[in-house]
Amino acid sequence: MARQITDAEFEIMSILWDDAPLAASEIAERLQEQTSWSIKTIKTLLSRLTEKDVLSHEQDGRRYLYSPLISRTAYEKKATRRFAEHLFNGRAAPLVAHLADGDGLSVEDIKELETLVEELKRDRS
Amino acid sequence: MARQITDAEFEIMSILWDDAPLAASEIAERLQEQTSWSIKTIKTLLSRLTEKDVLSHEQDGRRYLYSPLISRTAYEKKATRRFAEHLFNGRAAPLVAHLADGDGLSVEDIKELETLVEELKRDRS
DNA sequence: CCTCATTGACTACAGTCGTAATCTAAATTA
DNA sequence: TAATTTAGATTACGACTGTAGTCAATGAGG
Repeated sequence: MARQITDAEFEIMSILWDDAPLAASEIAERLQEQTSWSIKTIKTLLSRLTEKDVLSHEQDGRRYLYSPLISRTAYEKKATRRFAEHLFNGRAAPLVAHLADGDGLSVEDIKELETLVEELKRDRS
Repeated sequence: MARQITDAEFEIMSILWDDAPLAASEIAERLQEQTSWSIKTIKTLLSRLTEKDVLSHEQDGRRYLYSPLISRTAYEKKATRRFAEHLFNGRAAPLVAHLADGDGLSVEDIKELETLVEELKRDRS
């Protein structure tokens, strides 16, 4: 039933979405700036992600090179829909309202939204 | 650090957001339609929610009546912002785009969004 | 008054998650 | 070639979750 990607695992996916395939040690290098995880931890997370069928690996000498099996966009879409379904029955407006409430959105954000809504109207009705 | 409300715990909160204060047995009745949890399970969840400081209880005879310490709206807002921050740096448009992609939103949803965006424009700039 | 049902408190237990440590084989280095 | 480093595989372990079970006290019913 496609288990969830957890917060720690998501950090790994983020790296690989930016650049893949990568070996564990390369991922560790790139994570050095954000976290202080041991290479062991990273390898555990890579194993778990592989078990969850969201990463594949190919042999490269005596190490593995990992690649995402799901795109960042596809993941975002799934996570977003699940979230909206859970809290708001899938509707977008209340979600946006919460983000907007009290300075949550910049003028640019709002402009961007406006453009998007225009497009949606044109495409749909 | 305000730990998270889990999925199971959220079901309990939903009941109490609709009607509070309620005793464990009353919550159990209302959950009967959605879940098949034992009353024991519900009591465990109530204890955990109390520990997490999102529920309070008052004595009523030899039982407790539980009430939310956080409103549904406040919770939604917090959860939504956390989610948007995590995936989209807090921006709303990509989130809406994912919801809209491929028939995700009805014509009414889009209309509702349009109205909201109008309001945001008026209020802000 | 005695029994039974119900309450909250406490305990349980397997699965997941964050965060590694250990083990073993292979490659690199001195 | 012997010692050391490094890779993946396996194991660890406490906290959190889902889902209860047990226990002791108390109130309700006969």
